[in-house]
Amino acid sequence: MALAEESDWNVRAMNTQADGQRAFAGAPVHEQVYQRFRDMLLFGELEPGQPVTIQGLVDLLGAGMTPVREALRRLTAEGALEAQGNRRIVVPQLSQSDVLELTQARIALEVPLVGTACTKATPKAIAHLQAIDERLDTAIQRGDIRQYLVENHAFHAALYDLADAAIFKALIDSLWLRFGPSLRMVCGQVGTRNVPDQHKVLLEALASGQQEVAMQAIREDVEQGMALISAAIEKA
Amino acid sequence: MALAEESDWNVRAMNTQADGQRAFAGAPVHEQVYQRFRDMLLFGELEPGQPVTIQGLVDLLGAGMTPVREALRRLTAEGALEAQGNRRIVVPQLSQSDVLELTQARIALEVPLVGTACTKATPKAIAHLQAIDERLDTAIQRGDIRQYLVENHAFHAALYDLADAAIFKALIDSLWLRFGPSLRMVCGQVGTRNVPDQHKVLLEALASGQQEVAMQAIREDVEQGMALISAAIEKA
DNA sequence: ATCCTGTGAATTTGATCAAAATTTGCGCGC
DNA sequence: GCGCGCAAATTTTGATCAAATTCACAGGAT
Repeated sequence: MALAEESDWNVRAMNTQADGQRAFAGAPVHEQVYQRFRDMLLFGELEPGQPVTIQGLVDLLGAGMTPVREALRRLTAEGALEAQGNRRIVVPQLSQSDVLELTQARIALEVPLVGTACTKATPKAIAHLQAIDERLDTAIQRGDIRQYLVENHAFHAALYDLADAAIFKALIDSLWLRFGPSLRMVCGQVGTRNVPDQHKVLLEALASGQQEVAMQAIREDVEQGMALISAAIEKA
Repeated sequence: MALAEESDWNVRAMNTQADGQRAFAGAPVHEQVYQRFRDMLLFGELEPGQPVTIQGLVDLLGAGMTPVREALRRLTAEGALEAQGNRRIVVPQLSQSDVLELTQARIALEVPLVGTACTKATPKAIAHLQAIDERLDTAIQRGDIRQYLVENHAFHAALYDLADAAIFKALIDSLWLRFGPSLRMVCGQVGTRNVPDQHKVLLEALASGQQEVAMQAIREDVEQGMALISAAIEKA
C-alpha cells in the first residue's frame, strides 16, 4: 500500500507520556485515524481505485482494529470511500457522469454559500483569505503540489466558514472528499502552473460587497476545477 | 436520568424487530443496526435532545458493541446524531437558524434534482409515485402518523431516484436525517390532517413534462414542510 | 463446468482499561 | 441544628484491544 510511512504515530506512546495538552494528544484514536486518512484523501496521497484494507491501516498506523474500523466507516458514510458489497473498501473512481454530478452539486451549494459569506465578510477575514491565497501562489510557483492542494482547500474552507453555515459546510466537505483523490491525477498531468483560479476576482468582490460578482466567480472556479478533473479522467 | 425514555423507544424498537426485517437477514450486523436506527430517526421514534448510549443499544438490540459503535459513528458522520465533545451522543435539537439553513439546503439540492427527474420520468415511474401518494393520503385520513411519515419519505425517495443521481441523493438523505426527529413534534402539534403537500401538482407536472412547474411545486413543498417544523420549534 | 477446500481478510464478541457523570460524605458557615 | 459546597468514591459509559468466528475468493480436484 502506498501510504506514507512516517508513522512514528504511536498514539499509545504519546498518551502514556505526560498527559499533554497537545493538538491531538487527548483525542480518541479513531478521530486521529480519521483525520489522518482524510488528509491523505484530500491531498492526493491515495489513488482512485486503490483498495483500502483494515489490516493494512492497523499495521501501518500501529492502531487497534476497532478505531480503524470506525474511521473507515465514517469516511464511507461521507462518500470518501466506497464499500463494494463484498467486504472490500476502495478509494472511489469517478466516472464522467460522477464528475458532472459533483460539479452540479458543488455549484448548487457553494454558489449560494458564497452569497451568504459575501454579506458577512469582515476586513480581517478578507485579509486572512488573501494571506492563504498568497501562500497558494507561492506553492504553485515552487511546483509544490501537495502544498498547493492544502492551501487551496484552506482557502475554500475559510471562505465557507465566513457564511457560518455548518450544514452547508458539512455537505460541501463531503463533496470535496469525493473528488480529492482525483486531484493528484490532475496535477500530475497538468502541472500546478497551469491551474487557473478565480480567487483574485472573488477577493475583490468580497471586499467591495459585490455579491453577484462573487457568486459568479466561485461558479467559474468550480467549473474550471472540475473541468480539469474531467479532462484528466478522459485521458486515463 | 433518561432511563424511562430510553426504555420507551427501546421497547418500540424490539417490537419492530419482532415484526421481522428479513430483508437484511444476511447483511452485517452493523448494517442492520444502522438501518434500524435510521428508520427510528426518520419516522419519529426518537426525540430531539434524547441521549443515545452505546450500551443501551447493545443491551436492547442484543448486538455486540463494535457493530453498534460503527452504526452510530456512521450516523454521526451523516449529521443524524450529534457528538457532544465529551463522548456523549444525542439526537440533535434544531434551532431556528438550523431549520432555515436546512430549508435553503433542501431547496438548493431538491429543486434541481426534480428538474432532472422531470426529464427522465416514465409513465410507469409516475404511476408508482401516484400509488405511494394514495397510500399517503390513506394514512393521513386514518391519522396514522408513523405511516404518513413512512409514505412521505418513500414518495420523495422514489422521486429523487428518478433523477438517477446518487450523489445528490446521498446529500439529500443526510438532510432528511437531520430533521427527521423533529417531524414527530410537528405531527403531535398539528395533527396529520392539516399537513399540506404539493404532491398532486408535482405529479401532474411530471406527467406533462412541465419542468418549471414541477420545480416550483417541490420548492413549495419543502418550504411548507419546513415552516411547520419551524413553528413547532417556536412553541416548544 | 461444478464442487470442494485453503487462505486471508472482515466481522463480531467479550474482556479490559480509561474517562466522565453521579452520588456520597465530610467539613464549614449560618 | 441546618443546609451548602467541595472533593473523594462509586458507578456508568466509552474506548480499545486480542481472540474467535464468519465470509469471500482463488485454485485445484472430480
